Amino acid sequence: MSVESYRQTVKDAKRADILKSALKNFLKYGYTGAAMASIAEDADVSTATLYKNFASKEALFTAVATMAATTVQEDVGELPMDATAYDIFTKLIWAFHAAQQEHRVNDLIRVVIAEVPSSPDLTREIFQILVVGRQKKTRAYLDLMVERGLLKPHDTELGARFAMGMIKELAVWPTLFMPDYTFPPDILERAREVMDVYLARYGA
Amino acid sequence: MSVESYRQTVKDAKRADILKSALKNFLKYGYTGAAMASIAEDADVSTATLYKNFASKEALFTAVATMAATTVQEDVGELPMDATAYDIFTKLIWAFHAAQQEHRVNDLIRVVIAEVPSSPDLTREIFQILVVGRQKKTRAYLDLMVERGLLKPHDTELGARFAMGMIKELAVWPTLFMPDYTFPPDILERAREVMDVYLARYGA
Amino acid sequence: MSVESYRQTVKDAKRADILKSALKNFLKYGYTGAAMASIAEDADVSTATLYKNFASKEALFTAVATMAATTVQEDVGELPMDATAYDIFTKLIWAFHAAQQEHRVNDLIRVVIAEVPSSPDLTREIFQILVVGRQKKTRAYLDLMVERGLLKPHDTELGARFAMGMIKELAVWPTLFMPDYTFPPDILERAREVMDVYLARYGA
Amino acid sequence: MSVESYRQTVKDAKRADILKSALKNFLKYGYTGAAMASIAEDADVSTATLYKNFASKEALFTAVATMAATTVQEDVGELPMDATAYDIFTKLIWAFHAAQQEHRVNDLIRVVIAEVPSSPDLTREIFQILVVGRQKKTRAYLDLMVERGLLKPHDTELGARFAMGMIKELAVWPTLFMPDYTFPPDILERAREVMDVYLARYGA
DNA sequence: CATGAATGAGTATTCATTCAT
DNA sequence: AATGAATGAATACTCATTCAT
Repeated sequence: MSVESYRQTVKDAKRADILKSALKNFLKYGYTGAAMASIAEDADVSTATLYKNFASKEALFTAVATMAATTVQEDVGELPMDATAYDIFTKLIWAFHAAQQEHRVNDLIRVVIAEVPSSPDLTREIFQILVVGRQKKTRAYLDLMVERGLLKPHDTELGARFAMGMIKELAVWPTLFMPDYTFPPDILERAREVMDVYLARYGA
Repeated sequence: MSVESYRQTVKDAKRADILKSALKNFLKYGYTGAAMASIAEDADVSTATLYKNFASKEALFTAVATMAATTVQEDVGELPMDATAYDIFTKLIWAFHAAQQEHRVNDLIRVVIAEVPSSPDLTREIFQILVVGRQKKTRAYLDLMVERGLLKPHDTELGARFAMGMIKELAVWPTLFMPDYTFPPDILERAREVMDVYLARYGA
Repeated sequence: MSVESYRQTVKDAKRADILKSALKNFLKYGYTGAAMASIAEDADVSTATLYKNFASKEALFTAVATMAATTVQEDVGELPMDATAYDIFTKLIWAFHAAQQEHRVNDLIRVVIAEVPSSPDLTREIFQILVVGRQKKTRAYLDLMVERGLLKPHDTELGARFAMGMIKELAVWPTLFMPDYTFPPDILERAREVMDVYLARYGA
Repeated sequence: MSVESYRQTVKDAKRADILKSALKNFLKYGYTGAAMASIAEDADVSTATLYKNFASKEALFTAVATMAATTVQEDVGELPMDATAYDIFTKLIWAFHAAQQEHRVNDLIRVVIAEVPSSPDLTREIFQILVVGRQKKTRAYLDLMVERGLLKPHDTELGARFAMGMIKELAVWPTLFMPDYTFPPDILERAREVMDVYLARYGA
């Protein structure tokens, strides 16, 4: 029993190493660019062992992508509700943005998008986790703000998408094309303008 | 003269065939996945002829993307300026969107994004053509509207990005993950809401 | 242990096969003309295996040249120092010359020279191994002879080049142009004359 | 008649242009490296015309090499005979060397040598023109010097080869491997040492 | 007669995957 | 159970040569 469980532990650890190494490689080089040999080497296993754990490159990628998408939780944390709409909005927006930066969600999105033609089901799933999930979270905050009278009643689902759309345009879209894109110095001002746009229409 | 013009005609036709075949292949298999040999075969030319026309795979891809982007731009055509802001906005938005759908620009964008890790320069260039170019055009319309008193003076560059950002959220982002994504029946209403948001802030 | 050593043995043998096949192909077709596929086939390995052993064609060629040069060096062996200058000189010259003939170094030199316009760095390296290395060895012998009083003190570096130059004129230069060149019957006499020339100037 | 002769003239001029362009390309890129298309372009003719004039790349190279070897005449000029052996020798050596430098004989030699395995007859011929011819010329001078009592009677054929061998070692051999090789500042001193070596043995 | 376009056969190199040990 | 070595099939790209106009 003990020997078995030890073996299991080792095996699990190896699997985790492989997944980690695979994520790193996929992010860095893209799906096609990442070489199985490199992934194996980075995980300190032989290619044979790699293939014992994951039947093919595609299987490995699926495992990596779902794991990563699930792991990447926006640690937006709790937001205080005793402030003005401005304050709340700012925090909301920047929390999302920070999470995105920190966890390299854009890089992952890029790789996943790339695989759309070959694995539509996978990407649909990732889309749910990564995009729709975040929308729901944003909407919940908007609803709360409506409840508190900070925003007037409106279609918060659509509103959440508009807000996210504008933010993505500033903070996600360019990085999707240029991984080393650095934000212009006036990014904060521009983000504030997003709120003004939003509040002009939906502010209480 | 006759010989020359004949040759030119044949050459142009061949070039068009190649571009068409290349677009098809890139969309189907992605940049890396598409083989120059397949592209050549589909266009009924030898690989050598392919290379006479386009110096490299990258050049070919750039040409394909440029062509697509240019076609999109052209299709938008001229917009009448004798209407209300609402009307103009609607046309602007839908013109871009329709062109985008028709020419499968989103699919192409996907392919471009996929290549970011391996060819940053290429994607940067395409980004300029496909994204920045469109932004400029939108901005020009907004400027015109400001001039005509339909919008109040504001930062139209940022405004153009906000408008595009919201539209992208509705019409581009989902198709990026799900190529067979079909618009919900209320998409038009939602697009109209985009205008309301915009006009609430920037309307005259 | 057994497994490892077995693998090592097999690997070494394969490497030797590849080098042999590569030498053969390079000599027969020249650097550019020799195809990696042919080299692999002649060595009974796949091209992939070939590339596992040698990172590139250039690396393979360098290895071949180094091997040939090294073998030549080794073959010269140790020379007795208890004889007259004449004797020593004769041995020195003929040892080099014989080794050169046996290992087809001249043919290899031809191949190297042919690649000068396209890969100057490669040829520069080979020049170091094949020409400069041999010069140094010759010079070391001359120094020893000076030490033993068989030659009077002089610039042995230049001396080595003079001696080699004269020998090359007789034994290398013609074979460079005519691979099937056979030495005239009086070649030995002529080589002896080289020594006389040398000793007339530098003899003790 | 006039029309015909005009045509002939044009044709001859074209042929000359091609040969010139071919020489340039062969020298710069080597035999394999020189592309027929480039040669044609440099000569301002179409590839088809190129092939009308020379049946194949090999035929073109043969024509180029023989022409070049013949053209490259060492314009040693006439040497005064009223000087010391030293003076004469210096002039002789440097005249050859200068011609070599000026006409890029080394570059040609390199290309020709490269083709030895594929066209032994051609290279044998070139060897006669380029190497043996020069030897004979040198020997003639040595004979003259013997006649004038500047050198003691000896085998001047062998002597010429020795002298040339030492000079080649200094001035030809390195440039054969390194086309951008520049002579060390003490090259003249070293060349003078060649004479000392020669005169130590053969001086009157 | 001259041309520009076209090509088939070839090049070095890479990589996901398998297998003998 | 784990490995290092092996590979077949594929890829972008080139070039001497030919042919329709």
